[in-house]
Amino acid sequence: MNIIITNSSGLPIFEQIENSIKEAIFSNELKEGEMLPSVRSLANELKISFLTVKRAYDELEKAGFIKTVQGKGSYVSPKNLNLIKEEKLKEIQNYIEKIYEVSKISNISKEEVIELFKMIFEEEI
Amino acid sequence: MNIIITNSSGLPIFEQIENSIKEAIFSNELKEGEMLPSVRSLANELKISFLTVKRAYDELEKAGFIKTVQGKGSYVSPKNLNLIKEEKLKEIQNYIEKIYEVSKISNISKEEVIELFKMIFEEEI
DNA sequence: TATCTGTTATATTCAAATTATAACACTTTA
DNA sequence: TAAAGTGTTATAATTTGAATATAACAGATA
Repeated sequence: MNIIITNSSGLPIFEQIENSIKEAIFSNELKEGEMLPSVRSLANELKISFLTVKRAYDELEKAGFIKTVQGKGSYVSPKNLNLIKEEKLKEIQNYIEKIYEVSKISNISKEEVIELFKMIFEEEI
Repeated sequence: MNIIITNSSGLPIFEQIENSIKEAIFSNELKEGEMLPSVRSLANELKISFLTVKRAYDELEKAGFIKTVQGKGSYVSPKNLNLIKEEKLKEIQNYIEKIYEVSKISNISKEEVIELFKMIFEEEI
């Protein structure tokens, strides 16, 4: 799995780990039932404290993405990814609606918004 | 003026004040040349330190929204439409960045986001 | 039993935000 | 001109969240 943590991201480390693992689950790089790296091994790999990894795992469990069993490890939960994706699409739709409102009120053209959109989405390389 | 500060917002107090005042300026509730509450009076009203209010005012001045004169007070600067537009563009940019994060994590393609974007923006044009 | 797993408790470090306090400087006005 | 408003500055302390270090504990499994 490809977990990269940066200090320049603005996000705390435990959230970066959370996001990386969510991505891996959505992309099916981590499959249902698959075991995640142990808190200690991932902590060693990333050269951080295992408590930070544990915190990320705890949040992921609370959100229903993984299930942790003492003595065994953490496993990807069976999940209806389509359902989650629908939720995320709605979330995105809400953001776009807000953008629409702001742009309308401030006399910002659709083209200008598209320009920003391209800038941010094509940073990806 | 209606300044509400919450601890649940995640934003530091000085930023919440900044945002409230920007809103008031955008909505013309605070008009050009109008005097803002003094740092001490607003601090008393919100039951916070005047230094926190000062920090908010300092940032607003740095951004060009108000002008502070020692011994007199802080005043709303003459409206600069470009400044306001820049501010709104920043707001939109923040939304797009959030969309980018959500879509990346949830494996939602750029095309799907564009689709939503078109739907919402072409509804009323 | 050894060695993996996760869990818990305690204390510490660190940075950013916020506060408390006191003194100082400028403006207005009674 | 003195008083009472403004803002300014400096210093130290506190608070909070994130992250760490360490040690001890508990369950799973070969």
